[in-house]
Amino acid sequence: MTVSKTATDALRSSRALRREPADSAGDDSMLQLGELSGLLGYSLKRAQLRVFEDFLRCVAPLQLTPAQFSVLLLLDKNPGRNQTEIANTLGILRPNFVAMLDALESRDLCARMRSTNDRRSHILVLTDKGRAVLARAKKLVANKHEARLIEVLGPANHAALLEMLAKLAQEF
Amino acid sequence: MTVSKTATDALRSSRALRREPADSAGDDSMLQLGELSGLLGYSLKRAQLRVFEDFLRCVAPLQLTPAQFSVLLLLDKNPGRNQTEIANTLGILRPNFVAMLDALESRDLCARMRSTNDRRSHILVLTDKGRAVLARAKKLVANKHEARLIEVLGPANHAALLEMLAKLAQEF
DNA sequence: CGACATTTGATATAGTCCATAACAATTATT
DNA sequence: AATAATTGTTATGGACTATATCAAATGTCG
Repeated sequence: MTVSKTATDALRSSRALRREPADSAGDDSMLQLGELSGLLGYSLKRAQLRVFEDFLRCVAPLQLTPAQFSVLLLLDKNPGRNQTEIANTLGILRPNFVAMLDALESRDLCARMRSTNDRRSHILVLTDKGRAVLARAKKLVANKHEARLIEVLGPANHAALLEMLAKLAQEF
Repeated sequence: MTVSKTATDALRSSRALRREPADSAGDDSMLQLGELSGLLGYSLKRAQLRVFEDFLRCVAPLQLTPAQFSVLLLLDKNPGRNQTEIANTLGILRPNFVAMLDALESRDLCARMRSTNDRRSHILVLTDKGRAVLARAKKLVANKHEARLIEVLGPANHAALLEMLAKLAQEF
C-alpha cells in the first residue's frame, strides 16, 4: 500500500512549480528573475523536476518511479549482480536500496537469490512479470516521454543536451 | 545552529554518486548502463546533483545553499514583495518558506516588515549585511562556479544548454 | 588452524525537502 | 453586517538521503 501510493503521490506533486516563474515584463505580478535565469543550477533543477513529472505521467499505468525504472533497466542489462553493485552504479546507498528492493520484490517484479558462491550476497534477478513490465515501461518512455522531449527540443538539440549533461555528470 | 549546519552538511553530501556509473567497457566491475544513458531525466538528475555540489563548494565561505542564494537574488531584484510572491516565483510552498526566512532573518540577511497597506502581509527586505553577502556570493558564483561550468562545456555550449533547460522548464 | 579485518545485507535513526490541512488575523465581497 | 478569500503560520506526514551499527559470511595472515 505504501508502495503503490508512491508513484501516484509523486505524480500529484510539484504543482507549486506551476506558478510561472516569469521574467522580462515589468508587470505588477511578474517578478524579475534577474541573474537567476543565467544560473545553470537553477535551470537544471527546474527542468529536472518537469521532466520527472512528465516521466511519472507517461509511465503512470505501470506505477513506476524513475528510480524504480532505472533499477529494472539495470537488472535486465546486468544479470547476476548483487545489491551493492546495482545500488552503487545508481548512486543509491545500500541501506536505502533495501526498501526499494522490498517494494519491487513485493510486486513480484524482481527477486533476491542467495548466491551459492558468496552466501552473504543476494543475486538480483528480474521475474517474468518484471521483464514484462519493463518492456511495457520502455515503450511508454520511448513513445510518450522521450518522444515529447525530442519534439520540444528537436532531435539534434536533444542529442546535444544529452551529451552535455553526460559530460557534466562525469567531468565535474 | 541548525542553519549554519545546513550548507556544510549539504557539502558533505552526495558522495555516493562518486562511485563512477561506467558504461561501454564490459569489465567485471563495470556495469552496463544501457538505455539509462539515453534517458534525459537520468542525466538531468545526476548533472543537477553535481552542479549543486559544486555550487555549495564554491559558495561555502558564505554558508549559502542554492535555494538561499536564489531568495537573496530575488529580494534584491524585487523590493517590496511579500512572502507569498517570493515563494511562488521560486516554486516554494508558503509553509516551507517560513522556516527558510527564519533562517535568513536570524542571520540578519533579510527582514520581514509589516505592510502598512495590507497588515496581513510581510514586505521582505534585504538588510545591509544581506546585500553585502549577496554581492560576495555573486562574485564567488560567477568567478568560481559558473566559470568552471563554462570552462568544461565551452561558452557556446553553456549558452545553448541554458536555453534548452529554460525551454524545458517552460514549454513542458 | 585461529584471531582479526572486511564485506554484505539489514535495521535504526536523523535530517532535509516537499506537500496538505488547519488556524488566527486581516482584508475583500456581497 | 455576514461571508468569503488571503496571508503568514503551525503541525504533520511522506519521500529521499545519509550515517552508525549489527550479524552473518568471507577474506587475510600470523
